[in-house]
Amino acid sequence: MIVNLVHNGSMTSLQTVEPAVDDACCAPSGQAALDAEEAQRTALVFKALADPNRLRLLSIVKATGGGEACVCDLTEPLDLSQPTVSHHLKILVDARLLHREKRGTWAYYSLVPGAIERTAGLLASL
Amino acid sequence: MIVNLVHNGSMTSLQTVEPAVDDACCAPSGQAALDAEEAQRTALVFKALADPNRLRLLSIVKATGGGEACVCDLTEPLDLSQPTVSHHLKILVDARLLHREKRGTWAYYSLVPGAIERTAGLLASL
DNA sequence: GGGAAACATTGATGATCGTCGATATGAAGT
DNA sequence: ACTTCATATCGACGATCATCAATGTTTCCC
Repeated sequence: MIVNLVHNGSMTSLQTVEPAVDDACCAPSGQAALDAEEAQRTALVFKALADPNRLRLLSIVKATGGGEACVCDLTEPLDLSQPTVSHHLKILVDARLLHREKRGTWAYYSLVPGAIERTAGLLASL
Repeated sequence: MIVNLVHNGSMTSLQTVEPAVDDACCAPSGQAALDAEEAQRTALVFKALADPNRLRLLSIVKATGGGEACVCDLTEPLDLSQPTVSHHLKILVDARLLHREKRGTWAYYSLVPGAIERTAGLLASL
């Protein structure tokens, strides 16, 4: 009834988890399974999205007229301290989801054009 | 030269971070900014994707012939212990990305149909 | 120059996460 | 019944994370 397939399990353990935040420009092909390096890079983007406050930051920036928002506009609606908001914004910038432009004393954050679509592409090419 | 806008910052601190894994069926509208609850639910999915080994699990399951794979098939290519792989798979199932079906001694995992597309939709409707 | 405002950085702390070995569960075969 | 195999669960440990208060930095204005 049930075909008896050959199965073996291995239990070794080793892992090199170095940050490795290279600037990779080209999207991977997306046919074979991800190798460890690709998975590491892709996970960095989703790690940036894996926090409710960061999602709200993206959402607020996107919904803001002109597509720009400064830190003080983002601190109040999230009910977080200013250093925490700055910290989250830095993570989003490092993930190439937000762009930071400093004009005078203010820092204006805006969505990186095509960043959302590119991230959706990462999902599709899993 | 620079218009002097009115800006104020608040530094209060409070937060209710309860799991709240309700079964929400309908996608949010996606015009106004996310409220705290929506952001919490959405972050759960991205949290599941925020690990390189889980991304590789999804990728391998997707690339496997028949769209099904059992734990012992996934343990070896990831170079992780069996309990760790089971733990990651549980997280992916809880996020409604993978489906688990137990047949005999084996547990077969497969992609939830439309889960990837629905997750991409979450991005688009930020 | 001096003060004020906006933001970033530092250091610390409690919480969550990824991983493992050991163990439990459950189904199949002798 | 007993063993074996595939998988899940438990408990623990080190690493990472989110958050804050305090402080540093830079820019603007008087």
